[in-house]
Amino acid sequence: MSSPPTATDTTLSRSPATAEPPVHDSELRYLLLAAQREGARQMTAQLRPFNLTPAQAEILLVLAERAPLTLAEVGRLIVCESGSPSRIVDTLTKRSLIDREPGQVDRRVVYLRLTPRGQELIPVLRGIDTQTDAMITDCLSRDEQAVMTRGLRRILSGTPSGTALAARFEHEK
Amino acid sequence: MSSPPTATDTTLSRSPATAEPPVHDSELRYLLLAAQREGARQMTAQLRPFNLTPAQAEILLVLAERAPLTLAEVGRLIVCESGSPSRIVDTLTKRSLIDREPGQVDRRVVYLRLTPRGQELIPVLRGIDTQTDAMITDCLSRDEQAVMTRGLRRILSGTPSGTALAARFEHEK
DNA sequence: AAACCATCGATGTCGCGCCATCGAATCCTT
DNA sequence: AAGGATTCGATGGCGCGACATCGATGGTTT
Repeated sequence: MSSPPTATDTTLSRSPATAEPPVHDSELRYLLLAAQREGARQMTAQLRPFNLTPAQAEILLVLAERAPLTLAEVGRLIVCESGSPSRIVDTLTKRSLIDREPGQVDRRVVYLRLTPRGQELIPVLRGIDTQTDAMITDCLSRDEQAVMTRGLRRILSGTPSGTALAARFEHEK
Repeated sequence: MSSPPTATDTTLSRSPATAEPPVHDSELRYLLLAAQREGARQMTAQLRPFNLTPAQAEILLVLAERAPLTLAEVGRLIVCESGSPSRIVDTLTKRSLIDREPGQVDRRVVYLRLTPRGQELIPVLRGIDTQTDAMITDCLSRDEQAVMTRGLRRILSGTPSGTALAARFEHEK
């Protein structure tokens, strides 16, 4: 506690790992983790009555906005799952929320869309989404939200998840 | 959306869920998710040679800094796992990285500490931690980091994860 | 002291994220 | 046209996060 808060000695003067815990920028990383978890927890709770998980809801919402999509396309629009979300879609198909139709021209792919029953859920899911967002938007000023959004976009630019989100939110703003 | 960015109309004037996707504050939420995932991925990759996962590393690091801890105490200091991290600790014990010693006065608890082999890993783990932090700190200015940290702390205040992190980082800053 | 309640740690279940692998279909190159 | 590389979707494995339950221990109340 002897160093005054003159700061900006971030990258240098780091102790050689075997010594004292330095200044721990790690807090921010753990805060990101915690915030994500907390949001997921709340969303899980709200989705419970519908027997849906956040990941399932995300897929349903993506399908609601982007007409028919192949499995791989869904995978690319979604933050979850690096590979293809076969199994989640499988579950939703078994519950008659998603309809799958094998491709005719390219016989490898499967086209996915919501069933009427899936459609019915969408308004509710959007509501829950909004309500979970409120957890964030209620606590942060507009400026703070802007700073965070810009910063996170910068961090994620180039990564798969980054491109997924860019594609997903590009046409609204 | 005809409203100018005078803002503060966050909670009201939201369309009735059945209509168009509003403005989607959701992006920030998904950005948080994506950032967390991306960080975890990178950390996983770095930890692979040591056959450790991020969650396991977090526990080892907590034990390295806070002498002997009971299982419940570890659970309270950690972002992972709402309950007690019995199984993760179990794995680490089987690998002789953690030593468990049943409590004498309170015979319910178990005191955990690192074994010499566990101690050896700590410098490496701290290095990987720092390196993962760099992913964030290299992309964000000092100010941005401060804004994000403050904002996230505010969001998490009151939640279990929030208290966990507060306890964990309080004595350094 | 006895009855209750809280805490601790273990264990089972479920869904998911990630990795690796596989067969099938398609695309590209020669 | 034939060969090889790529893409797509399915599947198995592993570890983890969340929830629920359980027996054991400890604390509190009456």
